Amino acid sequence: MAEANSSSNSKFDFKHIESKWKSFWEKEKIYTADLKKKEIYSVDTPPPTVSGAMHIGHTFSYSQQDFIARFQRMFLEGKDGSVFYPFGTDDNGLPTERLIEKTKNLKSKDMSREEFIDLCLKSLKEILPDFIQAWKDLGISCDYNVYYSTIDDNSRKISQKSFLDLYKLKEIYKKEFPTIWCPECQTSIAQAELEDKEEKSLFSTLKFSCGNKDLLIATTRPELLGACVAVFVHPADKKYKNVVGKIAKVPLFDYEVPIIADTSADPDKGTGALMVCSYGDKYDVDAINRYKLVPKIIFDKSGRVNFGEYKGLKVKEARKKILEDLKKENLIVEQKEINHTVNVHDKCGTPIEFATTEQWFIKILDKKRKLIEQGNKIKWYPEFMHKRYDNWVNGLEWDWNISRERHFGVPIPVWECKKCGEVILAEEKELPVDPLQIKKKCPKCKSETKPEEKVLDTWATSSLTPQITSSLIKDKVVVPYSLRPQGHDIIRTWAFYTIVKSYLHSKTIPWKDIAISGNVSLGGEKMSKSKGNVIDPKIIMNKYGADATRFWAAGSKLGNDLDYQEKDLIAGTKMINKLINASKFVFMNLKDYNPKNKPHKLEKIDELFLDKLNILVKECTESFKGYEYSKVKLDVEKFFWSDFCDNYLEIVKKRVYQGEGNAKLSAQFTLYNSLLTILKLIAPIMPFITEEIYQEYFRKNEKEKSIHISSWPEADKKESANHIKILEKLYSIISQVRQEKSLNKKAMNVEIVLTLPKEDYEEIKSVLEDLKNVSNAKAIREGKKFEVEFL
RNA sequence: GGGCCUAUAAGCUAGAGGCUAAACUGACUCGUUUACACCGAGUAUUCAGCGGUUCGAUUCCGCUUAGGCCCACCA
Repeated sequence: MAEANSSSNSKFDFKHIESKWKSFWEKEKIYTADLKKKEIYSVDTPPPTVSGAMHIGHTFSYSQQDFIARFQRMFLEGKDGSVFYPFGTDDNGLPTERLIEKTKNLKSKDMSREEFIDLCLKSLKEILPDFIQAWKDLGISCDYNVYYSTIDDNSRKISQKSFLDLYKLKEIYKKEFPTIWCPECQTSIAQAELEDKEEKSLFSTLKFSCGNKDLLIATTRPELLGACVAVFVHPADKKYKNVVGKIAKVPLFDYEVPIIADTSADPDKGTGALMVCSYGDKYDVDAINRYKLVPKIIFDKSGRVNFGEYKGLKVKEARKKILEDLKKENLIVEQKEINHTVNVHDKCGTPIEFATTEQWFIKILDKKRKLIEQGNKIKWYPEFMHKRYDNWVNGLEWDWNISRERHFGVPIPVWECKKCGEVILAEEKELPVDPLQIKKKCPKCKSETKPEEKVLDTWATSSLTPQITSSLIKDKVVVPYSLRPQGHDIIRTWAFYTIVKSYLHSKTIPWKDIAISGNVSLGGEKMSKSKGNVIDPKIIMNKYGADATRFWAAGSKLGNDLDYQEKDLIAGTKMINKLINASKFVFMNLKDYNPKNKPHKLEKIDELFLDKLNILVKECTESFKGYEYSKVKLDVEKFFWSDFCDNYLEIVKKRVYQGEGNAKLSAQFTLYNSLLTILKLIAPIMPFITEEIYQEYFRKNEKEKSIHISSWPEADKKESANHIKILEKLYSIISQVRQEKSLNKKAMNVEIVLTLPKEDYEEIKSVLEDLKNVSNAKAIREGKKFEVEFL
């Protein structure tokens, strides 16, 4: 390494160094947890979706969690502790389904669920090594041998067992419920699959009647007139004061519905009165639920009207026909064209409907208070993220719908008796099971059963990541884990559901701490593929290497977004270079040094310097424990550059070049130990270069085979405020001298005679020789004021 | 519409109820040869606006403005 970088200006060959240590770490199993240890720091690693490649948000957040894992690994070393840091991928959702469909050029629905899952697992095997390589390249210190996919046999088994257990605990129920439905694809879809679309629409004001008076209601969905079950007005709306509680007649269809006062009606929208239909939108679903109204379902699952003269018409055809009929009957008062956004299915662009289907739910509404309590038991980093969780829980309105009418996913492991309706659960030894593949008879009436066709919501499985990773190590680590690192966009899903599951299964919190990472933005905007403002981390890694990339990721506080700028990577490369050169210098001067030889007494300045380093160690340890890696980065960078390189190295140069005996030994001792300490402090952030330097120079004297399993520096307790004052004074005088030289356009190594005011002179008396050395002063005198005399 | 976050130098970010408000990148000036020009020293520029609390606020509180994120709505 030293050769590669000396005299010539050739760049530091990070690629060579990175690949060398990557394979070393893997071979030596540096990241494997020793589960026999007493204290295990366990990480509930977020499983990325295998959807192509790592993106910059991953680079950012995984680096940040890795700083913590690496710190804990070193911190627990020698304290009878170890770090459990598994790795998984999330492959049971739509993105994976699409990826496989695309790469294999087929449709999941053309094959059985089992076949598709098999294909998926097979394809994963092909794609995975390359995909995971990006995490290894970044130096993410997971134990990649403790691996899971959320669609593999074991995960499916655990997910299905969770379902069965909760069903037996009566926490799961089945109910007919209107869910978001795509009439085109004929499946229920998740909220996450919705897209907004601007559409032109006719906003028609229709004549309802109440008694013998007209009651005007504006709507964009006249085709739902036949599904109207109530009229809402705002309780404070004077216009409608005397119709509340009465009955309204629906135009054209001539049936009656109640008029209800509800604060959700906006007096300023349309006419202030609105019709509640089954089902126009989510609002209707909610309204009908709250008032326990009886829904009138007028569309079938293919989106066609199912009754009367409109039977068979699709939504848009029915709308047209009904508007014509309304016009004929003179029931339209006003009509205007408006632009509004409608929810469409992102796959086909069809406006969604709501269809009532049988769905499975986990009861959560009855546990809101408990779930808030669970959230309070967890430490949130940063603290304000806790509020997002509370807000979400407090705002919950529905139980958790865990069933999806998708083909691909973890099957719901039940059958239902065709005759008596009995629900037959899979047996534990059958798991993982696809009910479609097995025929069962009803144990009660011996009739035929039909398998449940739906699959579980992906969150129903990924909310079990702690249990899944536990199972991989024979449950030697169980909830609560030490840490869940994740992004803030999925607090309401992944974090929330994991808390739910841990509570339901074991009445515990899933982890003691949760650390939330921010996003990477570009020019203040969130990066996204659709905007096209995406930075590919591969390019950064190629150009600057893993350490510089990680150093960049350490630049903003946990939970804060960071605006990406390429030049911020430069700081990391400079840091690497400086570390290399400083180490080179140190070891050039340690050729005749044996670490076993301790100086019988430290020189004053060495003692002062080590005191300051001691404070740094103390601060960094606290910072890391509190997930403030960015403070560590800042503090170490500053100390290393300014204290160590610019000042201390300059101060001891003469002593190590020309000194002898104890004075020299003291300097060598200090250089060796302070450099090693600095390397250890920054090792969690820059694992490659610190390992390189450790192996190159320190390994022969130090017992641990890798810096990453060497023990974290201990700070001793001594208070040394006075020492720090002397040191700071010395720095300030050095700086003043440099300033004088600079102002007078002299070289830094020009020889001077220095005069110091009495107080200053007295204060730094103990390190006068050092000041002479570093400022190249022939003499230092005591006088009235600060003065530099050039010779 | 609701919630949350942010506003500090040209840029990206630290920070603290009073001390000289900080690091890095960039700019400018000067220097350099026994670790480093991917260097060293120096210079310039700064707390979004308005109110309040306080002896004192850039820091705490409120409002305004701007930006971001999440959620809801879109009859």
